[in-house]
Amino acid sequence: MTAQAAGVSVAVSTVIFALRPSPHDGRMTVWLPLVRRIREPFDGRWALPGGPLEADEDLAASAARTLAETTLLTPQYLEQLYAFGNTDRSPGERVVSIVYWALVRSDEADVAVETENVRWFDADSVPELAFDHNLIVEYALWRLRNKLEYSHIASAFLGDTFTLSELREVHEAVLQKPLDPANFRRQIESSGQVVPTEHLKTGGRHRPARLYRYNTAEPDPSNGPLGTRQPSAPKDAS
Amino acid sequence: MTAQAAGVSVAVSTVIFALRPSPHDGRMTVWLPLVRRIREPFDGRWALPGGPLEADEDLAASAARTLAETTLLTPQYLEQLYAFGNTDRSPGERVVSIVYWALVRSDEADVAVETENVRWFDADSVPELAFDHNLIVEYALWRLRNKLEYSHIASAFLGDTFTLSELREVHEAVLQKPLDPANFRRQIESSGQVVPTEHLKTGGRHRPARLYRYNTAEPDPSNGPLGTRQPSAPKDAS
DNA sequence: CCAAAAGTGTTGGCAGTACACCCATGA
DNA sequence: TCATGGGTGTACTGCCAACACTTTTGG
Repeated sequence: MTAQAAGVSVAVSTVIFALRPSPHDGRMTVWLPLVRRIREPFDGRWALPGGPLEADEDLAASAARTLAETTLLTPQYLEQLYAFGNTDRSPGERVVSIVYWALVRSDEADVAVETENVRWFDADSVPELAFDHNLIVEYALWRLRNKLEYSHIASAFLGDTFTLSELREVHEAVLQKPLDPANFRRQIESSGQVVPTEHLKTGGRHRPARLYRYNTAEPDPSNGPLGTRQPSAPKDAS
Repeated sequence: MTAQAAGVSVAVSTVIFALRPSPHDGRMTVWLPLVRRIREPFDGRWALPGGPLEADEDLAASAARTLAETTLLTPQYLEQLYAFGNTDRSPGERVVSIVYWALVRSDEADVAVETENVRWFDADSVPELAFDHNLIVEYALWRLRNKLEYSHIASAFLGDTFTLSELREVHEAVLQKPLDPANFRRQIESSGQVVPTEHLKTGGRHRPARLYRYNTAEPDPSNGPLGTRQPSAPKDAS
């Protein structure tokens, strides 16, 4: 007995976020890559990258794979967003989509490829997408902005070390509002999420800034018992 | 091309929470119903209620259906928890489980049926379950305790009207710690989540307590763009 | 009257905000 | 030297925990 639910197929899609300078004012904003559909339904429309789940592939691994296939990048952060499975979300077919959201480093995203069928869009002005993908993007953006305030994810947009100004720029770009540098500094420092290094960043026409690193000892309180353990790490004792 | 991912089947399971008095000290604690498996794998083990997803059934509808089948109750609250889909979570078969969690009224749960193959367990001392269901229960409990602090879900354990003491008892039972009645009152009242009624509850050997009702006007900020609206959930008649 | 829970008042600590101010560098 | 961002100090405000106190019922 296969217990295979008749007619229900499983797909995995991923909302991939990166920060890029806006073409207008040059300020950093949130962007995401979309792929153009090349068949029905919704032929020609933009959609989230993804595809059917392979039988021998974990959910997060599938998300990481399609992410790499579309952007040639590896995610700094990857987390499940939601499972969308309404009966009417795909015309003529029953598809349950397990959607992940990912963060990639902004400097890497700058050089990411764009082709005829892969393009980056400003997250706050995406076109009309295929399926229910507009709702999915909206929800992912909401989660990103929400989670930024109580988690450590901002560093996923940056490299190994960074100044507090760079970290603040990330917050400002995601939350779309300016933050007081003094208060931001104290907030981050007292949270224990970051740890100062010996090095400074020079080169600006101003006092050099201390470089910080992420505090790997400090636990991320965000996901509870599921932890932040990432793609293809299906192991968990206890 | 059917796009049917070969060998991947979809199931929906539900973690159902209710408050019941502890058999030891009589204090209210969190309980959940489990069903005994009657075939391999894990024959004889306790497991979460659930079953394969029907092709013409929305995810939340499937969760509500199995909930009704096992407890004869309708949920006051129902929300998706997570999709579990590791390749090794079910021996010999690839199953992706979309798991929901639900809250049912405590007074209804008191009279819920128990049979040979359906039994209620204290949520903090469940036995060793089938599949990865121990992890799922642990995660659902974490979400419940977490969400209680920034959402409106506590009232789902109660009837239409309730005293602030009753609401506080719910919080104390879920969070497993006593709360200051005075501060709890102000916190709840200032949140605008509840609204006082004209009626009082008499009968105790003490001053009567005002009955409150849930404020349906106030939005629940918990789920963002997805809202608390549950796809084709057979409730929410008010 | 007393016991017990309903409900109000008051205080102190702590976190977030606004903003003034000094420091170190490149040009 | 000046402009610019790095970094510190400080006062104000609002929320929350603690707890003393008053109110209203049943017995």
